[in-house]
Amino acid sequence: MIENKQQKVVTRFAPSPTGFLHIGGIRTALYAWAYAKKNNGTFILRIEDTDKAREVGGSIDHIIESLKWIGIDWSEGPDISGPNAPYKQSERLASYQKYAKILVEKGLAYADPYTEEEVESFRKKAEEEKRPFLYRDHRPENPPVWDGTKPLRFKITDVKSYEWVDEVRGKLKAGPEALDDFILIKSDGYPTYNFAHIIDDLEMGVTHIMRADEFISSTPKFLALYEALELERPSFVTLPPIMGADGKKKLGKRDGAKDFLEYRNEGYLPDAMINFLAFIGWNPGGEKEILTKEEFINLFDIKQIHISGGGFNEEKLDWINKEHIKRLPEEELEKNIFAWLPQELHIKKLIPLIVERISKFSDIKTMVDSGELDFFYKEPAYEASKLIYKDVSSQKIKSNLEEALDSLQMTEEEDFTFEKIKALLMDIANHMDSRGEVLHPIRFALSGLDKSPDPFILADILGKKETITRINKAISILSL
RNA sequence: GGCCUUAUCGUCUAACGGUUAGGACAUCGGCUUUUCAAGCCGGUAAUCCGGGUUCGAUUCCCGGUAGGGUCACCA
Repeated sequence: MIENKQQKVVTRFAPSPTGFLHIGGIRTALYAWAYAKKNNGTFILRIEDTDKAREVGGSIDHIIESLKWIGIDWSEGPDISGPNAPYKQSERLASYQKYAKILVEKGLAYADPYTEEEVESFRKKAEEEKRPFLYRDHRPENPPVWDGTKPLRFKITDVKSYEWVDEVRGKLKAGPEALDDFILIKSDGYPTYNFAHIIDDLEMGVTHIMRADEFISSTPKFLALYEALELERPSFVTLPPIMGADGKKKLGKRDGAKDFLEYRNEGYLPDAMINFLAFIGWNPGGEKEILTKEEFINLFDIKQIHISGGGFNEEKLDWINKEHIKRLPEEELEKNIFAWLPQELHIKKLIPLIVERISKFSDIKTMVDSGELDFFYKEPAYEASKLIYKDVSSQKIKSNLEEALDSLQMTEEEDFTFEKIKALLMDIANHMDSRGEVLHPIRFALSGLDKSPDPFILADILGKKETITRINKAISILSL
């Protein structure tokens, strides 16, 4: 038989339902997904729920929601089933039993007779002696028959060093200390990760295991298991760790990693998140930094995955997001703006303003920024010092505002338009030492914001009455 | 402590033995403008240290230092 067809790529993302996903998990999912997509392969979502004590209710839905939001899709998973169902490990116990029995029959697995306390005391002792803990140092000579009430351990028969090739890191090795009689099936009947993932990946035909680097040191155990079961091993693709904000420790939930869905709530675009995450741990080499989802998939290559850990800064994320917002087609932009804007702001005049402001000026970094325009229907609270422009005296600012006010007041309601307002105010401003000493206090009096649209458009949208009210308020504040 | 592993501007990175060590974010300066912002242009800024190998090392090797991972009936 001629094997002329390359094996179809199958990748998976296999989170455990212990809470929300943070960017570390999403990044892993993203790479596995992108690799499958790029190779017209299969991407599977599998839930590793073998630790019932740590399980957090609602996690699975939350995980699915997170993945769907960023735009990662799967063709097999717990929510849609598939040819290798079920996709929750807690429902695949029969498979683990089957392979466990094979190992028992081969004499490569045995029941652990110790109590948890006894094992714990072995561990303590090893720790005190500054030695790595190895259960096999205490391996029982005549273990009892495995009846399912005791943990089942894998028996390492050949204690040796291992060498293997990682698609990212190249040649890796580990000493015999990395090899131990680890638990295959816990006393509650559920398998451990170490055992379960190997069986599942086998049965699901996974070709590339993509995961973060914390699994490097347990890889020899996996290799020993592949050998014991006479399995062909899949490709290992080790992803670099993502460091926390301090750039030192690996990012984790304990130290501030936030729920990935928070980014959605903060107004980031899913494609911007893909772009951002793509570059944490991978780089295509060019100078292009803004990528669409399709460009990312196209460019993605295991060879360019980094080996050293990367950090991230949210300032850069803001910039990436801004660039993605700028590139949004106008109708998409409007749709997004509508979704983010409070009901009160669905004013005819305002939407085009924001669209223009985004496309022309782009000071809006997230869609939430565009929603922070509630001053249009709610009078802002401002402080006198913010009304001051540079070192101009508050007396002067006050008189400038009064002059502007007079001029605006004389304008007829129907003439109160952008062009007219601009002409009036610029006329006043041009007679001053600096235009800012007129324009700045007006802009601030109308918006109460350090950054805002220009004063003319603000006045236009607010209307004559509200504009007059707000300028009066500013003047009265300056009088105090 | 054992084992594994990593190391380029403040931050994220490019470089597959020969470059004035490139880019982005941030920062600083200038320009533009209708105040702020945004935009445009420009500047400052890096190969952890010590040995080798080589005509030549950011790049290859060894040691040191510093960081990360792991040593669970967690994944």
